[in-house]
This record gives sequence, C-alpha cells and structure tokens, in this order.
Amino acid sequence: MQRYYIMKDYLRKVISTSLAQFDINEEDIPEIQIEKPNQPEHGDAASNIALNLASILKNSPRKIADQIVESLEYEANKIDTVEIAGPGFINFRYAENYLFDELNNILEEGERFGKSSALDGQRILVEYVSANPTGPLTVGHGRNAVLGDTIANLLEWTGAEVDREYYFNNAGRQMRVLGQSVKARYLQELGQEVDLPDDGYEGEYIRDIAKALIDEHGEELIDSDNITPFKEKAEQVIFEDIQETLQRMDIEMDAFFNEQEVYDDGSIDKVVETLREKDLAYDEDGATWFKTTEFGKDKDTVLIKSSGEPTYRLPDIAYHVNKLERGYDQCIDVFGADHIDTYPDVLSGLDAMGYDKSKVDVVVYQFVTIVKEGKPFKMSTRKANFVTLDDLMDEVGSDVTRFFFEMRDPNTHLEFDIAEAKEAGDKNPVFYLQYAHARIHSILRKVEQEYSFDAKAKLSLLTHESETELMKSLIRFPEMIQSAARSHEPHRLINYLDDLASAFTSFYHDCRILGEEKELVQARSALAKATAQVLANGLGILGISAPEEM
RNA sequence: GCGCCCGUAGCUCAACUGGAUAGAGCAACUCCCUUCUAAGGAGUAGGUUACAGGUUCGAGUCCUGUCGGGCGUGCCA
Repeated sequence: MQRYYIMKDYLRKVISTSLAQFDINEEDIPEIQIEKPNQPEHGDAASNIALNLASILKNSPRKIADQIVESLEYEANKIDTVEIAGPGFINFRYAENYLFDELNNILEEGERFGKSSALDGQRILVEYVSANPTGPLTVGHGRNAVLGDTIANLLEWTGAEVDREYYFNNAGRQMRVLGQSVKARYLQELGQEVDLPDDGYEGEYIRDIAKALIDEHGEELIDSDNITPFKEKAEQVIFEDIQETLQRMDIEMDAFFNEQEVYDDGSIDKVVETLREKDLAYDEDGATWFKTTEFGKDKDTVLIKSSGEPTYRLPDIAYHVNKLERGYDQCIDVFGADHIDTYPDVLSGLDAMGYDKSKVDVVVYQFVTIVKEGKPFKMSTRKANFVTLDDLMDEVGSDVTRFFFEMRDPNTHLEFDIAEAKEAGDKNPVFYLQYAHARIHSILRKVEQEYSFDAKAKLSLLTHESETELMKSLIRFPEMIQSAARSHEPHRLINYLDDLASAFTSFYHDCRILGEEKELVQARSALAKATAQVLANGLGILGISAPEEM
C-alpha cells in the first residue's frame, strides 16, 4: 500500500474517489484543491471542490458537499473530523495519531525528510550566473546565482536529476574592449601616457590584471598590436575570481558552456539555414534578419550584422537547441529583467525550428538595490562604482547574502539594506532560524547528559496546543518544498521556515523539556529533534548553515 | 509612443496561484528575565490592497482603463 506522506495528496485521492458518484465527464472535473485555512476553526485542511462543482452540476454547493462527505472513505487514524462550513467548504481535522505517525516518520527519515518523487525521472538543466568574464560578480549576479542554485536544490529534492550550467561568451565586442582596457593599463603601468578606450572598463581589477602581466612578461608585450594576451589573461584571472566568489556561497556548477561551441560545431549556421528554409530569415542592408514580426513583435530582429558577426540572439537560439538536443525534459534559465526582451526571440527560434518551446522556462528576477546608510546605491559594471558580491559577503557573510536573495519573490524588486543585513539580532530574519536550530541542539545536549532512554518515545503525551501546532507545521515541509520547486520560488520555503521557527518558539515558551517527567522529556525531545531536523533540511536547501551553537 | 514587471500597515515584504475575518518583521507604545540561549515572548495601535469600472457564489490575485515607479524597446550582451 502506498504511503501518503503529503496529506494533500491523500485528501485529493479520497475526494476524487467520492466524486465518481457524480455523472460528469472526467475532463470537466475541476482540479481538487486542498488548502490550509487561515482560520483555525476551519480545520487543518479544506477543499473548495463543492463550490467549483456547483455550476457544472447545477446544484447548490452545500448539497454537493453533503453528497461528497457522505460517501467519503478515509482512515480514522488520519482524519478525525470532516465538516461542511460556510458556502460549501469541506473542512478536515487531522487525527492525533496521524501527527504522531508523521513525527516518527520525520525522525526515521532524518536528513532525507522532505524529499519526494514528484519529479522522478525528469532531467532538468538549470542555467544560471552566466556572467561573461568581464569583471567581478555584482550583487545582481548574486541574486541570479543564489536563485538558480536554490531552485536547482529544490528540484533535486523533488526527485529531478539536475544539471547546473554556466553559459558564457569570451569573444565579441565586450571582451575586445576588456582586452584593450587591460592593455591601456599595462602601458600606463609601464609609464606610457595612454587613455582607456571609449567605454573602457575602469575598475581597479583591470590594473591588477595589467600588473600580473608585467610580473609574467615584463615589457615584452609593449609593442604588440595583438590584444589576445591581454584578453586571455583577463579572462583567466576574472574567471578564477568568479569561481572563488561562487564557492564562498557554496555554489558549484556542473558545466561551463562556452558560446564559441555553437559557432565551432556549425549549429549557428544550421539555425540560420533552417530559418531561411522556412522563410523566416532574409537579407537586408547587408544583414540577416529574423522575422520576429511573425511571432508578434513590432520589428524584425538582426541575427547577423552587416559586419558578418552574429548578434547574441543567434548563438542563444543555437545554445537552446543544443540543450534540448541533449535530451533535457526541462530547461530553466535564470536571468535579470534587463534580458526580458530577448527570450521571446529564443522561444520563437526554437518554435520555428520545430522544438518544443514549452520545455524552456524562464525565471526572471527584478533588480537589486543596495541600500547603504539609508540611501540607494546605483551601480554599473563598466563604471566600477558597483558593490561586488565579494564586498557584500565580506560585510554580511554568505548565509545572510543567500538568505536576502532568497527571501523575496524573484519577480519583485529587492532592496538589500546592508545595515539591516549586518544586524546580528532582531532585524535579521536569518538569525531567527539559525537561533531556533541552535537552541534546540543546546537543549538536546543537556537532555543527553541528564537522561538515558531505552524505550520508544511516548508521543501521545504531546497534547499541548503548542505541541500540536508545531507538529502540524512540521508535516507541511514536504509539500512546501514541492510548492517552492514547482513555482521556482524559493521565498516560499523561507516563509514556511519562519512559521516553523515561530511555532517552535511558542512551544519553547509553553512547554519545558528539562525537569519534566522522564517520559514527557523524551516525547518533547523527540518533537524538538524533529524540528531541528526540518530546520536543518530547509536551511540546507537554501544553502545556509544550521549551526548547533551560536 | 509601444512591450514586460511592480504598486498591499509609516518602512521592507507575505498571502499556498480565485476562497472564508489580508498576515509577518522592522519602527511606535505597554508589559515579561531567581525558568532548557531575552539573538526571545505576550499585547496595543496601524489597511477603502494606487484609482475607476468589469468578470462570479467569492477578487489583493483574472479582464479593461487611468495614475505612479522600474526595465526594455541597438546591426550592444
């Protein structure tokens, strides 16, 4: 018999069975939604199915609810009561035994608790960071990196096989300007009076790269017209720097994909060829255009400039073809709002070439504003007045950095207040979670010193309201992971963990552990231990440490 | 001009993707440390969910329009 670790799934199944009594086509049956009601008097879970069926069955919601409930077959050790309330909601209350069973389950599953098989067999590619090696990662890249990494973690926890990929471009204009900037600094360091190129990179790191070149080559590059050595050195140094920064946040990519590959293997040419065959590409003014107007855009788009150089859209399309050809069931791209206009072209390109564009999913995140001393801080990589990710982590550490990037809906602007993030106390929500975890371990250490247990904990002693609430919060963990994974919204997990920590804190204040009857100590210790486990698992997904002492 | 995103408490944000009485954290005010970590807790106050219509049993959430903010609208990436 299958176990239903997620109560929602169980209730959905139970209701679905009962719906067989109605004479409706399968495809007309609305999705069975199970929710956690806001009001505690509405029970632990509720379904609006009767309301949604009302118009289809042409009957009153309450009557439909009556019929559903009457024929509802459920296990008494899972569900205690079923009630119809309000306009026709069906409200369920969990049985105590169910909570105890689940608590045991959490302790048995341990660090695996929360994993599910919802996406079993799915191969998913998450592409993120994808910053070109022109400078240190900025806070904007930070949001990208953390979102991508956390979404990848969430997908893994729901059973998917995930690859993490970093796409970059080390050719083209940007890199040329970078090389020229390094060369200018190199010459300056050697005493020549030269200016940075227009639009050159002004950051201090350019000078460092120039100095490294002097250490290695002395003056031997001084007369060279070739900027390649400057470009290559810059790329190498900057990439090392980027990797170090990512490692600080515990981010490790599975692969780095060089845009050059889709030039070298001819896939770019193939894209253009195919589009031409389908009459979706044409030549004009010496350039090659993609008929994006066919896909609802105002203008057609240049694929190959009159200089013969492709625009970024073309390799982007080829790269996505490449991903799909590798057999991924889903490709997730994480990128900032400034790229919002480019991905419809990529999707159109895929579509035109006969690929299933619904396999590509884009997580767009809005910009990050750094607030320093109460004032917003405007940034630009080229002008070098940015706050780098490293700067940020030097100030607040990796845990806080990750947390702040994860705590908000990706689709809203994020205000990162350095002062607030640095505050080690009240204002800083990440400490609230870590503190709850540390506090539990502190108690458990004392319990271990003072008691020895041989029997299984008698969980039925957990009857206090705070204990019940804590258990109910704990068992929601797996479904919260699924919800965060499905929506690609890590902040949902944060909101949940915050609720959980707050439920624990109530328990902590209402129910002492140390000094109570031995059996009660044991039962409450089990509950505390399960809470620490869920907090640790959740923080682990977020890439945030769960210290046992603070 | 056009396209995308956003507008919720004084501030920063939630609200399980259309559900029942919109919730937290800061900030403010009143309390609580001989008690397992007070980096905490209990409470008070704070709202016409920008505005105006519409869709339906039901709207912060969906559609239309208006206003305000961000981003884009390159033969830049």
